[in-house]
Amino acid sequence: MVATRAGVSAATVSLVTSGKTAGRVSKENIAKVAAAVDELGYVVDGLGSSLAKGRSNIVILVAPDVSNPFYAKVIAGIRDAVGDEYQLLLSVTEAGQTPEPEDVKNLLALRPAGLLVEAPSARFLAELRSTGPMVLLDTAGIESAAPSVNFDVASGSRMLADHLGEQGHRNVAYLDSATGTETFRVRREAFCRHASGLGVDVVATATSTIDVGAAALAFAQDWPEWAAKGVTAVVCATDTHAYGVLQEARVVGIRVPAELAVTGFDDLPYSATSNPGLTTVHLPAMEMGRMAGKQLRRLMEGEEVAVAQLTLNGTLVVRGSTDASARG
Amino acid sequence: MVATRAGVSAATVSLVTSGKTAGRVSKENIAKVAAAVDELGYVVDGLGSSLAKGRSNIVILVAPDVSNPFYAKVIAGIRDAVGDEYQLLLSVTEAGQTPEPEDVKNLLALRPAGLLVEAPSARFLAELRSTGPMVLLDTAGIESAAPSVNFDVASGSRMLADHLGEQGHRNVAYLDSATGTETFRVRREAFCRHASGLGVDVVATATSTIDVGAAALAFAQDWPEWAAKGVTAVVCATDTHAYGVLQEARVVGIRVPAELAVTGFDDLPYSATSNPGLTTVHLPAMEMGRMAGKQLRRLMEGEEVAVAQLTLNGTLVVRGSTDASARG
DNA sequence: CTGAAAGCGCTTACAG
DNA sequence: CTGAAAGCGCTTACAG
Repeated sequence: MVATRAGVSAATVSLVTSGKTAGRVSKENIAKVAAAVDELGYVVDGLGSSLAKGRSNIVILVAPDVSNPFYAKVIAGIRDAVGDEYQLLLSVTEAGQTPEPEDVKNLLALRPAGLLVEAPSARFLAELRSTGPMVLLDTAGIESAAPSVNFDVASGSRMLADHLGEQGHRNVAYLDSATGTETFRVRREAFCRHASGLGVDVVATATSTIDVGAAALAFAQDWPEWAAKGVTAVVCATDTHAYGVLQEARVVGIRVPAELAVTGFDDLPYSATSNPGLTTVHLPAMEMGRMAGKQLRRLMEGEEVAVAQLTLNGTLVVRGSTDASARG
Repeated sequence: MVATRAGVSAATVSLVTSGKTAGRVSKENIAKVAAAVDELGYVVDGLGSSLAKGRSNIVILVAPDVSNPFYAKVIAGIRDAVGDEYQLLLSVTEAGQTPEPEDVKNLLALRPAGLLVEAPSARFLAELRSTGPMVLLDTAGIESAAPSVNFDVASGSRMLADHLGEQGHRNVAYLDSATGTETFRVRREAFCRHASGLGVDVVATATSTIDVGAAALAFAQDWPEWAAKGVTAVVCATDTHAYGVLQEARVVGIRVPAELAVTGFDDLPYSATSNPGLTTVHLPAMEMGRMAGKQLRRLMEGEEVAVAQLTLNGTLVVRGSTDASARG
């Protein structure tokens, strides 16, 4: 330990660097150590420190697909809540994949102070022998004993169905996400069930990956059939899908919302400024990150969480893409 | 060490788990250890292991803004090249911020096997006392002794200028990025210099953050003035800016490319499917990640890199947004 | 208030 | 081929 030379003692340095000097180290020594640390540009070695303490100060977020503006907000919320005594690091799985147990096994060897897992698969939860503080995000439709923070996407879907029903739609199409994530299954099923109770029928379904181009293509292929079935609205699993529909509609000359209403889900930034603006379910991403971070923090500090399963509600944001007054 | 009990020895286990059994451990013992490891679900503790070896097996990528489809590709390339004996982890700075020395200081305490830094600031490079393998990505305009992989964005800008000149444009506007990243300065300056040599003048400039809505707004505000100056093309610092222009043009009823040509930079996935398709400079993101990963790998294995400064060329992709045949 | 000592979980020469 | 031993850089009771 380099700083030892410059100062006086050995263990004392540790006390100083970890800020545990309260009534244990003289002012003189604190000053000496501080000076030495400065001169030598010393930084506590995380490895040795962590090994001695039994765990590191890193918090790992395992996320499926960071290249989504949605996650950027979640991450911002997490960082906010976790604080800087922990080091937040991301482990990104292959694009579109949900995290698998193998991915986490190696991560666990790092002895993280805490683990945050976004959109885990059912298999993941079954196999993972959790070792330490962990909170799950976005586990829609999967039950688990681990603390989690979720969106109530089902209620969002119902609000969408209500809105469409009020606007007079009777036959709608559903453009689903091709990734098998649970949240999308829940979104669709909740919508279909609630809608049918209102006399709004989902008469056709298509799927595409979460990509504007792919969604546009899927819509282009199915639109003739949908039109023949009297479809007047397309409900999309995500805003991204909706952008594809909006784009293709413009190309083909379908007027939105006059001929066709379009809805999204997520409320990405672009949805407020697109033309027309997109009616969608706003999901409080940053808030989700913040809550997950808070829960984890509590766990890392050895406390219990008051409520293990947290649910955040979405809100319906009505914009131009479903404006009934524009309809013939 | 738990596995000891189940097997026979202590150090032997280490030999087995690290695969250094070549002529050093009997087959019987290898089998015994393997069995014990299986039964106990043992995983080598990364902390102890790293401390003993002097460094960890984690590779940290410090990136400014992961919520950009562009980075997803870079990351995929890196993962590809770095291989799975290393653990790739991301450290994300606040949105739009370039990495600062403080961010990395804490990261360094983790004793990473290697460090990848995307779009570092000049201050960053000046202050960082590099401790170990490191390669820089996207350092456009900044000189540094550290190995780096860059795009030759200047040549991309020149190709754009050539293209616009050939199409007969004489007065163009430039929509720049508000973030002060070097690459944007280089893009703009290279464009302006080369264009003026061709008789193409940049008669107006605006800036906005890298956001479709913000870009649309900036364009909306300045368009009347630009139109008055006879602007027939808008050159955007990124594809995202161009999307904003495309969107606003549609709202206001400006025909692209008939009345106004629009160009981007980066070639994000959406640019191929937008309407009209966006003329832009394709930057090989995945390739950049792959090269950076390879360079770092060499460094981590104690070898020298053959060439320290690597540069990748962009290519001009001409699409509908600059189709001169549509002009009056 | 302070230092000597043990120990965190591994790996790596080093004898046998 | 195999085990005992030292050591990686820290932290934390424990005597003084």
